[in-house]
Amino acid sequence: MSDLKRGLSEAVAAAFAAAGLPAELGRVTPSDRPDLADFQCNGALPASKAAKRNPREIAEEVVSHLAGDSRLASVEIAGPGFINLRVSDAALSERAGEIAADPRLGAQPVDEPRRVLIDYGGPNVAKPMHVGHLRSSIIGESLKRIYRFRGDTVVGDAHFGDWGYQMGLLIGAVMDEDAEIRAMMEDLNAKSDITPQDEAATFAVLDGKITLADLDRLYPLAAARGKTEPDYRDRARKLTAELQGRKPGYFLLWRHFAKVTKVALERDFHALGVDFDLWKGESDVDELIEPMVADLEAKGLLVDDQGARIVHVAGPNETKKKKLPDGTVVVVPSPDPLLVVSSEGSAMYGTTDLATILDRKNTFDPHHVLYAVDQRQADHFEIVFRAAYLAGYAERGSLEHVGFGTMNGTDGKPFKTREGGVLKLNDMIVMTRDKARERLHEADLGSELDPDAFEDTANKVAVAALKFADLQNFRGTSYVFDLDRFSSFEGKTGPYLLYQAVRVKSVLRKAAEAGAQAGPIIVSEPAERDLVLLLDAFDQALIDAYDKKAPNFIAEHAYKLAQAFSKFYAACPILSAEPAVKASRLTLAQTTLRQLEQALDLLGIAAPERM
RNA sequence: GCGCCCAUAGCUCAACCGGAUAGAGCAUCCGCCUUCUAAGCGGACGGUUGCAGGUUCGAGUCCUGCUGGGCGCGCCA
Repeated sequence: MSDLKRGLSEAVAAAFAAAGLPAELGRVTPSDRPDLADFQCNGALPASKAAKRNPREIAEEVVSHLAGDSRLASVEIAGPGFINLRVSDAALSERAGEIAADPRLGAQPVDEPRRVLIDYGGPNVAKPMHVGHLRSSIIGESLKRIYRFRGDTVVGDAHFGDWGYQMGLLIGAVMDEDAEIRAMMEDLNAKSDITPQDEAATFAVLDGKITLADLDRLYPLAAARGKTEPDYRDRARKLTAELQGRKPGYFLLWRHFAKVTKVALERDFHALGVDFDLWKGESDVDELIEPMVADLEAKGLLVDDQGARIVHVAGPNETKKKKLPDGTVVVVPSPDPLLVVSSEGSAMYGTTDLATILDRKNTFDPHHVLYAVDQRQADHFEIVFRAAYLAGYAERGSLEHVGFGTMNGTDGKPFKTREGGVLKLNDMIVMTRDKARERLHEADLGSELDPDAFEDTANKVAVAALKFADLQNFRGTSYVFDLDRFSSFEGKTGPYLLYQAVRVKSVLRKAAEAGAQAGPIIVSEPAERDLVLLLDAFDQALIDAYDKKAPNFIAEHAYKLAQAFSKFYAACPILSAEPAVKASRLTLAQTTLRQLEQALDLLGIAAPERM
């Protein structure tokens, strides 16, 4: 069972072949001119170039081989040689019936399922998530759902940033501020063995003293001092090294940092409907780094450079010009090498990324790894991926950076609060939820709901507003995030989609109350035709989203489907129609709702029952 | 300095290996609630796709140059 586009493509491809032309020219696409056709094939134009024949002549010959296809109500040649196909109502009715009966709503699974790992979210210890984490989270979550729906085995990994220099900074800052903790650390660090009692006692003290808010307050100050004060920086580096050497006190303190952070992170992720299969942190690959460095060395990839150890990733002819501080210009390899071991002997950002690739190969052995990370890190990933391929830690081409643009404020610059600070993700969620409640009240929706149900609806409206505003844009482009605009809840928005879904549910409830039975879909009205054509287009939207790692194709499909339903709803009464028509329209409404909710689910959006 | 990305309607964004008349939403204007939720539906208005060349039967899409904007460029992550 395939969609009309695919089915017709096969027929037209056969017609091209029968005319002695390449079958791949028979590709059929939805028509650009709905007034003229449902589908079109442009293959006669490129064919005319190769065959040096008049395109209309070719089109006529191809069309002659299509005669007798019962799916086609009309086949016409237009313009320079477009083949316009109009599908019969009977064929649309049949296809609608297939979709209605299909648990997958007309979408085909991939031919060969693969193991895919998606790295997204990227939260850090001690730092509450801010708006910058929003895109990674919701794009990654959507991709995970899209890939899984198409049949791949998918693992989503939050890739917790928990193991770098910032940990040393924090350990130092916390001890500076609290003498009791400092004393406790000194005491614990001196011990050779930490008992469960030590652990419990330590955490009991830390739980009462250090919250995420404390860490969030201390970290920026410590980071700033680390930049300007060499002594402060050196101590933080030493503390980092001691933590990584598992010094008992610091290790417990670090576990506390991770714990309080994770609680807050999970609250934010949960509010957004984002969840992970894995919460692997950078710390989890720490023990892999030493053997990995040895392996890189053994493979002859590691070279000394200015006291550090690097891997060259550029090919022989890949160079760029570089201006040195003294003004001279030299030719250097491009891309830059990967810095594996710093001159002070510690692992760097790229080192843990490389070790993570190795870890994933050893555990999950993915065919494909997607990194849903800001586009600005493109160069970094290019370098890490090349190093991984060189070292044999991943199949060439299996690692892919799915980059996205920044979310900007209305001034076109990266989103900031009115005070100029970075907006915390949780604050944004709360703001959006407040706005959703306000709008529901204004529109007098949900007034009959009990408080819990109302709150649930408000939350769903908020999540839909936030996610759809993001996912309707192609991920690569930066977009302007304007709370007032997306919270106006009119037009092409998440709440519009929920509203349409709720309207269908409402009709279906009324139909059930009246005892109306659903029956076979019989397409006749234009609005019904358009709706079925859209239901049929679901698979293509899914394929596009999958191939391009771009959820906006699903968002676009969901919007068009909701719009087509709304037109159908306005033009075709359901409950008051005569029995056979009512039965048909009920099935059509049910099927639309199922596909709409499926599409929304792929975006990570859930619709309430009522609003 | 080198490199990457972007430029489409007043605003925010789309656009299927290069194809017909470049599409939505917002804003503005005009219609439609005694009938299934009007957060809706119908219609109007709105474009030299930054500029200049090139390739092509055909370019928003590919190539070159330019202008304007964003970002990145080993010892943070």
